[in-house]
Amino acid sequence: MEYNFNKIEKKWQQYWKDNKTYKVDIDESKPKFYVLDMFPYPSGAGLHVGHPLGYIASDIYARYKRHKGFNVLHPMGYDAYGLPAEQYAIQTGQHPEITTKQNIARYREQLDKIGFCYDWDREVRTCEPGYYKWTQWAFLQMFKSYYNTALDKARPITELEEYFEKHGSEGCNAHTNAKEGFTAEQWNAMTEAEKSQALMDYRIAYLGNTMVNWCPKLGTVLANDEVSEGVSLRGGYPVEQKVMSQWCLRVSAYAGRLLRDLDTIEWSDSIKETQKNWIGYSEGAEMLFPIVGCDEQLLIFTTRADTIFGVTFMVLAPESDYVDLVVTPEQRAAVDAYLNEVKHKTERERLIEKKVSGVFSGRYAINPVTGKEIPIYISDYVLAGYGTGAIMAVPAHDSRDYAFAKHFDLPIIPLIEGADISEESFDAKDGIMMNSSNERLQLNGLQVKDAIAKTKEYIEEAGIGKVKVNYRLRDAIFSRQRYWGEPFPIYYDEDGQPQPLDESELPLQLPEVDKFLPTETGEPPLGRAKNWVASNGRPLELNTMPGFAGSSAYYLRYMDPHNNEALVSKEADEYWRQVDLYVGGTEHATGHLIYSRFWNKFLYDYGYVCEAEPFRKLVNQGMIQGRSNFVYRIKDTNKFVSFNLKKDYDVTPIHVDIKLVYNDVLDIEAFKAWRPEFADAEFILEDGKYICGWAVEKMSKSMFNVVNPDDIVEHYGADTLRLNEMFLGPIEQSKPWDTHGISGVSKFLKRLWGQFFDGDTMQLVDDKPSAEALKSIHKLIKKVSQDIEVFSYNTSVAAFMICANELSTLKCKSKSVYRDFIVLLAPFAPHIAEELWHQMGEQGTVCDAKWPTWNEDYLKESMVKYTVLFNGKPRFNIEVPAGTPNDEVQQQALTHEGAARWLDGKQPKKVIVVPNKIVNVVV
RNA sequence: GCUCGGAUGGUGGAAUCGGUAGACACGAGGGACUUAAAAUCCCUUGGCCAUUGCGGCUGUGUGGGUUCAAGUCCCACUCCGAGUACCA
Repeated sequence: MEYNFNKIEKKWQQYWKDNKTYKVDIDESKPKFYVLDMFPYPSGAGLHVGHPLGYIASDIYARYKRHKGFNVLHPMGYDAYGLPAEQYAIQTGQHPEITTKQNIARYREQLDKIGFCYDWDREVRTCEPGYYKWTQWAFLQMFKSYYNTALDKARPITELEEYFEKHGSEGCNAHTNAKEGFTAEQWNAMTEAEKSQALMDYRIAYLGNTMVNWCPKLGTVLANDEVSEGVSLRGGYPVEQKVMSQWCLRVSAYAGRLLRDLDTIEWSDSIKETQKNWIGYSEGAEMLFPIVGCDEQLLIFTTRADTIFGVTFMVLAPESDYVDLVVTPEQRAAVDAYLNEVKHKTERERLIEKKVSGVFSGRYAINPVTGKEIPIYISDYVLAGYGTGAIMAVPAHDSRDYAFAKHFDLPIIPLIEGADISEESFDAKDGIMMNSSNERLQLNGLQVKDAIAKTKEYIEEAGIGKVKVNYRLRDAIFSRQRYWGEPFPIYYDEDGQPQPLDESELPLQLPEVDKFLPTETGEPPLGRAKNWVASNGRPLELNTMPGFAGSSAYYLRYMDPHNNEALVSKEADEYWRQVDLYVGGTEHATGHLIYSRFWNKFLYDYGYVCEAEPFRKLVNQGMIQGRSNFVYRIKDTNKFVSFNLKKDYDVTPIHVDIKLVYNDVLDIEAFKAWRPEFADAEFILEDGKYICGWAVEKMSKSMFNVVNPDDIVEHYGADTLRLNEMFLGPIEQSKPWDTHGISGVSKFLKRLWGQFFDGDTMQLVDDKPSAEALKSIHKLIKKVSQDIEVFSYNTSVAAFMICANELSTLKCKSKSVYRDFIVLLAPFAPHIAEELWHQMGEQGTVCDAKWPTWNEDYLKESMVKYTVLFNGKPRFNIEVPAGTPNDEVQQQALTHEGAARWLDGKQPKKVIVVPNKIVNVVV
C-alpha cells in the first residue's frame, strides 16, 4: 500500500472536525495547560511558509501535553483590526469588514490543511462586537480608575474624589501628570467641568495634551513602538512630533511592576533585556536650582549628582514649560527664532543632522551647592518627555554637554583625577573625585559611586532635592484617527467634557460611513457617521482605539469566549489562570507584550483575573527568510551565464521566480515562458545545466521567493511540512526556508509507512520485541520526551529517523514497539500517526493515547566501551562489563596488549578514569 | 555609543556535568536495479598524507590562558545578527 498523504490527511482532518476531537472544556479532574500562539493579522497575502513555524511548534507541545494527561487549551483567532484593510478600503471603497472576512476565510483554509489541534469553537475576532464589547469595557474601567502609588495598584477614581474633597491633592499618592496641585478648598470650589478636567490628570485612561508621533501620510498618530528611526513601521512614512489631545493609557504608572515581575516569568533573556531597556529604569536625584530674579526654581533630574561641582550651565528642552518663565525680553526674539526652527524639523531630521544647536535664554540659575551663577540655555538635545525636561550640564563628564560647551565656548571643569578631557568628555562612572569640595559638601578623594551616594544624602538633608527613580517608559497613546478600530465608549457632555457610556450600552458598535477618509474639516472618519451620538443625544468620541487594544486581553477571552456577562467568568479564569506557553515572534517585545502585561495587571488589581502575569513562559520562534534565486545576464545582451562561469563576464543579477528553479538548477523552458523578454534568451551552461545563484532575503513577492504552505502540503503532505519546518534548526533561530532538505523528511515518512506493510497487509504482529528493539525504542522515548520539554524539536526529528532505521535493520515487527513509536510521532506528524494507529487496530484517536515512559533498564549497556588515552591521545578501546569498578578498569587498560607500546617501559605518572567513557594514562 | 546574542564541513545543523568533534539531513562522488529515466537501495564524503596494512598529522572566527583533557571555562581581539539610542 502506498503512502497516500493527500487522502490520509483529508480523511483525518475531516474526522477531527466532525468529532470535535480538539474541543476542550473545564475539567476539574485534570490539570490544565494553556498553549497559545500570537494570533495573526489576516493580511491579503495569506499565510506563507514562515507563519506556521511557531504554530507547528506550539501544536506539538499542545499535543504532547494532552498525551501526558493535561486538559489542554489551544485556541486560535484573528487580530482583525489593522491598517492594511483600511488602506485597501480607502483605495477601493471596499468595506474593511468584507476584506477582513475574506482574508480570515483564506487563513482558516490554509491553517486547516496543516492539521492543527485548535479548538475552533473558541475562535475570537477582535473586530466583532461580542469581542470588542470587552475591549471597551476594560477601557471604561481604566477611565474610572487612578493609580495609587502607596498601594501600588489601580483604585476607583471615586476614592480619589473623596480624598480631594477632604485634603486636596497633597499626599494623595496618585500617579499623575498634573503640573500643579490644589487644596481641598480649591477643589470644592471647582465647577463640575473643572473637576472633570482636573481628574483627567489622574485617570488611568485619560485625555491628555501630549507630544505625539503624527504621521501625515497615514493621517493618524502612532505609538512609540509603531515608529522606528523616525518613520512609521507600517508603510515607512515620515513621522512628525506634534502636540495633540489624545487618549492615553497610564502605562508608566506600572513601570516598576512591569520591570520587577520580569523576574517571575520564563522568557528568553533577550526579550527580557529588550523590555528592560524599553522600561528604562534609572536611579538618580531631582534637584532644585534657584533662578536669578525669579521666584520659581528649576527642577532637574540627574543620575550623576556627584558632578554638581562641575555644572557650568543649564539646558531646557525647547518644549519645556520653563522656557517662557526664564526667557528675558532681550533674548525673546532669538529664542522664538530657535523654537520655530526646531518645531519645523521632524525627529528624523534632528537625528540625521546631529548638529549642536541651542540658544541662550538670557537668564542665570544658581548652583545650590557652590552658589555660583550659571547661564540657562535652550537646546533640542534635551528631551521634554524624559525626566523634567531640564538638565544640569556637566561638560567634563557628559559627551553631549561637552559638545555643547565646546560649541558655545562654555567652561569645562574636570572632576575626576587623571581624566583627560582635552579632546572628549570622560563619561565613565569610575575614578576618584577632585575639584568637588567646599564648606557644605566634601567629595574630593571619594570614588564616584560613593560620591553619588553622599551627594544624594546631602541634597535631601539640605532640602534642595530628593532621590528619584525615573523610567523611560511613556504612557501609551491610545487614539487613532482611523475608521477600522474599536469606537471609544465615550461621549462629550454640554461642557465638552468626556463622559463614560453606561456599561449597559456596550458594545458601542462601529457605525457605517460613506468614505473611509477624514472629513473635510479634518475630523477622523467617524465624523462622517450619521447619528453618531449616545442614547442621551450627546456626540460620541470620533477617534478609534489602536491595534494593540484588541490584542491586549484576547488570551483571557479564549478562556470563556461566548460569555456575554463578563470578559471571563471567575470559574474559567480560576481554572485556566494564565497562558502556560506563549509562542510568537520577537517583534512584539516592546508593543503587544508590554501592553498585554499592563492590561493584565490592571485587571489583576481589581481581581478580575487571578494572575499578575499573562504569559508564564514565552518562546520566540525565529523568522523564516526567503531564499531567492538569481540568473546572471551579460550586460547589454539577452544571454545568461551559469553561476560558476559568471566571473568571466560583466553580468547583472536578476531575481528569478524560485518556482522555475529546482535545487538551484534553472528550468530553462519554464524561464523562457516566464516573461516575454526572456523568450529568446540564450544560455551559457555548465555541465549542460544552468546553475542559479542564491541569497537569503526577506520573503516577499517582489523577490519571487515566497513559498506557500499550500504548495508544500500539496506536494509532500502536511506531515512532511511539519517535520521539515521543525527539522530546519532550533526554533528560536531565524533561518532561510530550505526546500532542499524536505526530500529527506519525505523519504523518512515513506520508509516508515513501508515498515508497517507487506504489500497491502499489515505485517506487524503481537511479538515479544528483542532487547535491541526495546533499547532502540526506549532510547527514542527518552530522547523525544526530553527534547519536547526544551523545544529541541530538530534533534527529535533526527532521533525518529535513527530509530526507524534501527528497527528496520533489526527487522522488528513487534506491534508494541511501533505503537510507542507512533504515539511519539503523533504530535509531530498527526495524520500519518492517526492512520497507522487505526491500521494497527487501536481504539480511539491517537491523540488520546498515553505518552510512553522509558525504562532505564532497557537502555543499560551490558558491556561498556572505554577509550584509552595516553597523554590525552586516544590509542585503543577496551570493553568491560557494565559496573566494573574504576580501579579494575584501570588495571585492564594498563595490561591490555596495546598498552605496552604507549607506555614504552615507563610507569604511568597518573591515571584518570572517567566512568563509562575514558581512561587517560599520563606517562 | 550602550545592552544582549552568535561564529562548528560544500549547506542546514548535532555534541547533557569540560571527556576527545561533525549526529541527522541535504548536496556531491561511486555502485546496484533499469533499454533508459524517475523512484528505490548500497558504499564514500572536514582537510592533508598514506591507502595490498586496518594508520599518521591537522582541524570548531583570531591570539593567549586554566586543565591529564576545551567547540564547551577565563582574558583580549575580529566579524556578524538583534534591541535601543541625544534617556541626563
